[in-house]
Amino acid sequence: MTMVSDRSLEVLRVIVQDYVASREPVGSKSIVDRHSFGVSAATIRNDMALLEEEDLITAPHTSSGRIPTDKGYRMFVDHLADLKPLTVAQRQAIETFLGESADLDDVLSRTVRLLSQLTHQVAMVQYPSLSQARLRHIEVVSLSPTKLLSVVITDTGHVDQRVVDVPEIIDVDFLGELRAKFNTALVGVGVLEAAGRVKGLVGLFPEGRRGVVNTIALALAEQVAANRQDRLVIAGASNLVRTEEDFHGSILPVLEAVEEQVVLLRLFSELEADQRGVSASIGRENAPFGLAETSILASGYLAQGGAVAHLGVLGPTRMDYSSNMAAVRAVARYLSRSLGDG
Amino acid sequence: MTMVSDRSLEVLRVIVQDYVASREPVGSKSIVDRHSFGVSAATIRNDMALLEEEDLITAPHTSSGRIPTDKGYRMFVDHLADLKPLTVAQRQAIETFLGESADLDDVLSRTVRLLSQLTHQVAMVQYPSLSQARLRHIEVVSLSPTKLLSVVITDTGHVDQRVVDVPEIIDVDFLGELRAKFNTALVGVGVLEAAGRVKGLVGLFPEGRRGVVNTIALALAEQVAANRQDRLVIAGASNLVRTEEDFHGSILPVLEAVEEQVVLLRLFSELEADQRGVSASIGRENAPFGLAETSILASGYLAQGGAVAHLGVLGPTRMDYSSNMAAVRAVARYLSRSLGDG
DNA sequence: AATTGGCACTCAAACACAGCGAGTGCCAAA
DNA sequence: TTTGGCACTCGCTGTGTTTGAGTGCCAATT
Repeated sequence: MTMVSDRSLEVLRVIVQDYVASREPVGSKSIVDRHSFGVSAATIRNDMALLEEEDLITAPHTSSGRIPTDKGYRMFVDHLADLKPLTVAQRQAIETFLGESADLDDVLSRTVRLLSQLTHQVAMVQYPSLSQARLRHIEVVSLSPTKLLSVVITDTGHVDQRVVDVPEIIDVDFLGELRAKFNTALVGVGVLEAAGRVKGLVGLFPEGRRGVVNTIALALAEQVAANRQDRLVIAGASNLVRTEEDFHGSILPVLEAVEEQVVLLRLFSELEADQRGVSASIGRENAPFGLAETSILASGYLAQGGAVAHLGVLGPTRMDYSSNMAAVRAVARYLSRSLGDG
Repeated sequence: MTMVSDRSLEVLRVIVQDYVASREPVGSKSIVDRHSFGVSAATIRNDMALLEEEDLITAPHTSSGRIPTDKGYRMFVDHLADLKPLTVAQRQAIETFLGESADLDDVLSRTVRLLSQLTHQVAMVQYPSLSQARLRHIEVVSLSPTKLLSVVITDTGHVDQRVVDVPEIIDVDFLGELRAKFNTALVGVGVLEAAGRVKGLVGLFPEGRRGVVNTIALALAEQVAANRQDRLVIAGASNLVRTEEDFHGSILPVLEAVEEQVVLLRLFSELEADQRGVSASIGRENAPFGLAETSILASGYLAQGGAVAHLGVLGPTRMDYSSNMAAVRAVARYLSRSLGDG
């Protein structure tokens, strides 16, 4: 087994770069043309033979240029790529998009659109975790004589609403009592803890009302426990169509997975960010998720209450890792700054 | 100009049906084979010549079978198609999906997924209009000393939340006063009216506090005015990929329009339901929206407070109108029943 | 007037085949 | 270790050729 020389790695770098830029297998000739290695094409060919032996590049057909393998992309991302700093225009776009504050839904939906525009890939932003959140306020409002709207607000800025059908008519005074007792008992309590306590509160109410209260408590418990973290906001699915040729088969399964969200959430949960704060999962590394031809770049961000969640992009293995990782990192940082309580 | 005979129209019907089923231009031979018209292929050819003269069908190439024109589809939808009743399995699916009540977001997202599964098309559900809604409750909660969360609840079950940064520290008592005065003045008022009144309320507060109150009032006014109706929930975009061959060019502009939502909202607003409760906009009728190769089937539904909104599906012009219109109508009815206050 | 069998004609799709050229692998010389 | 030279490979492209489903038209039939 031969050691892969420094120049060979440089060759790998330009192969990745050129192939990503042109979508065409890159040959020794075009390398010496476009880059100044100071050596001949034959020498480059020798290096390429080495790289092929190490399974870092491969030839689609016997006599054609080379393209990176998944392993080659991995090497590129881990050792060869430095994150391309964003352009001024891009920084401005970020400032503009995230500048005006608004409610959480709005911020996340702006963010995800921004990220998809910056990267030209499918962008995803995960809702901040509720598990570490504490209850800030509980509101119960009457919609009609037998319909209530219960609203739960957490200190992460999350609002969860739900309509509850109750079997008997509820008067305003009783609603006030309900609200007061629930709030007294639960405000400031962590959501997981609170979900457990809710049912115990039924005993605080007069015997005759327990049926109704129980209905409400059940709904409330469910609502408090409902972990919003298992939701993603997604934008830029049309970018998948734009990069269709990069998918050997069809983009159908990929689009389905994106719409399904479940797979992406699992992927997010398993990613570990590197020292640059961005993690990459490349090509066949995603095979267990049925996404063997796609790469995912992700980063974590901090929301209110110290809640941590993920955000990232998904696209074909043949993508511009340098730029996209930079964009993901920048957007994650801006989002943390705009949402966090620091 | 010759009158189009009854049999000719029958021929048009089977051409639409067979072409939708097989995606292949249908010829006179295959018609007499698959359907019992009791006449020869030559006779069918004569009928087809008539239909072609009326621009109801066309031949993709000089010597091939015929496919319906947009006008042909229109004729089919208006005069030839009877809505295929849903299968038992489909009815069960609807019951199951929409059975359990939950909050509005949840119901709409279930509905749109259901609709896309029933039709194998892109499904869209519009949020109920807020313009006719009245304010039910206003909540202002402190997130941190200088951050407030304001929550607006309407009688349509809508909850709008927003984070407001305030320039000075707000104490609990003042927050209570704020909440009380706003609620007294605005509960029960229509949202449009309320948005206008908010600013007038600043005068109710002591001179020194007006700066802060103004900040909050501004945010609140914006929030109340924010018409949620201009939002759609969408599902089944992957179905576009599945029907890719039906789009002459690429599905890219279609997917982009779907993601953009704006175009779809305009389309929804211009559709007029026929006596069956479902409206159809076919092929080139959508050209002004850049959707000349797609058809949209839509229906209205009733939400709480008499708010009316739309829901529907979008797909290639070559779609199964009978089944899809039936599905759209059924889902709209179920949704009305499950959301309405009847 | 409507229907029918017959027949020549059309044209897209499928197939076969040849020539081109970018790119490789290998080797002997520098 | 590098380099120029050279034979070789193979996907791509362009060019006929063939095939067959389907039409349009017409004269004969009901």
